[in-house]
Amino acid sequence: MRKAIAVFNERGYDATSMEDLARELGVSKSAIYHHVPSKEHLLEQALDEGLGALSRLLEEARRRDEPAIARLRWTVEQSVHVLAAHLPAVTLVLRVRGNSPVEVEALRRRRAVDAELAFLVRDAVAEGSLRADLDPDLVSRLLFGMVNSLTEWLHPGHGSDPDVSGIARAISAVAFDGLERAARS
Amino acid sequence: MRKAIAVFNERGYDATSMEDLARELGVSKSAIYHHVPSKEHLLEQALDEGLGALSRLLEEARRRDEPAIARLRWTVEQSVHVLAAHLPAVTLVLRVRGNSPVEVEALRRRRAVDAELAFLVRDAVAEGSLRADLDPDLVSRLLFGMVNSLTEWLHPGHGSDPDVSGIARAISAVAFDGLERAARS
DNA sequence: GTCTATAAAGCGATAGAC
DNA sequence: GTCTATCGCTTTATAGAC
Repeated sequence: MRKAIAVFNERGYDATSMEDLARELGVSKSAIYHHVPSKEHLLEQALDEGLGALSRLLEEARRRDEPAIARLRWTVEQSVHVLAAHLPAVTLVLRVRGNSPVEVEALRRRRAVDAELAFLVRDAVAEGSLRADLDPDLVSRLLFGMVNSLTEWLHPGHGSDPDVSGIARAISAVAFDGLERAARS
Repeated sequence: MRKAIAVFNERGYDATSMEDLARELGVSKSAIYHHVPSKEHLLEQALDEGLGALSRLLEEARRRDEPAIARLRWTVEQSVHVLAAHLPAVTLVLRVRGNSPVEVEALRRRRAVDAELAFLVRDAVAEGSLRADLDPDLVSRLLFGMVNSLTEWLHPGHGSDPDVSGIARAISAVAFDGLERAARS
């Protein structure tokens, strides 16, 4: 299962054949089908892990009793930790684009996650904590576009383990305080 | 050609068969092969358009005679315009992950682009225009991860044309000035 | 639980008529 | 310049021996 997600991410789900996967695992194709009913089932399980992790994060964010700006900051930073902890699965989630039933359902769940993130931003603007001269939906897309980009370049095991907390702090710093050299809190 | 890139982006290059493309164009499979030597050739041309546009942008950025911070700001905002102008092609560039010769070469060229963007950030930090407490390479990945994210949600023709200049300004505002409500220039 | 062998369908690409 | 028909190969998945 772990190997499957890894190979799907390396070469793409459609470009990976069960024979490729079997070779990678050092067994024959048929051996895989004894444990797994289909290739699509592997994809479904992987997507479920990634989407489940994201959903649980947002559920916890919703339950936090604090100002919207604090909830947003917390969610942004925790998103980085969730992405890092479930990197292969979430990477697959962000790359799904097909139109099989499994993929369509995954896209639906992902859109729901994105909608909740947009609400967090909207609330923070309404509260007066964020600059109001920018469209909240656009800000949400940019903010979590930045977070999601780490599936493109975060490669654990590549030498020493990456400093996930450092990345979370950097994203928070860039997004909320900006890059310009100036007096900040 | 235009239709091919669009369909590749919708369903993925590997998941799109020449028969799919033929159906979309309202002709038979063979008719396509009269104009195009192979499926991979379509991909190559599309990737070339996207990568060419990005390379030209960076070449122009390199020639600009101004402080590094201004060059970086200019490049970030112009990137948005280049992405919007060549959206299908650049989207395909950002999604390439296979290991055919065409795709490997595209990945090489993309890495070169990313390296140049990182240099722009590094120069701005060295110049003292950007906060120095963050790793320049990380900042570069976040900054252009935010820019590139617009291939995920910018869909022209979806009602009215999107306000590309507004998006460019918003990205610049978020990245350089930050989201916090405070006194800004 | 893993193997070899194979079925059934789909793939990229070609042949040759019109 | 487009068509029908088909080649050669790969795909997902199964059958049946061990």
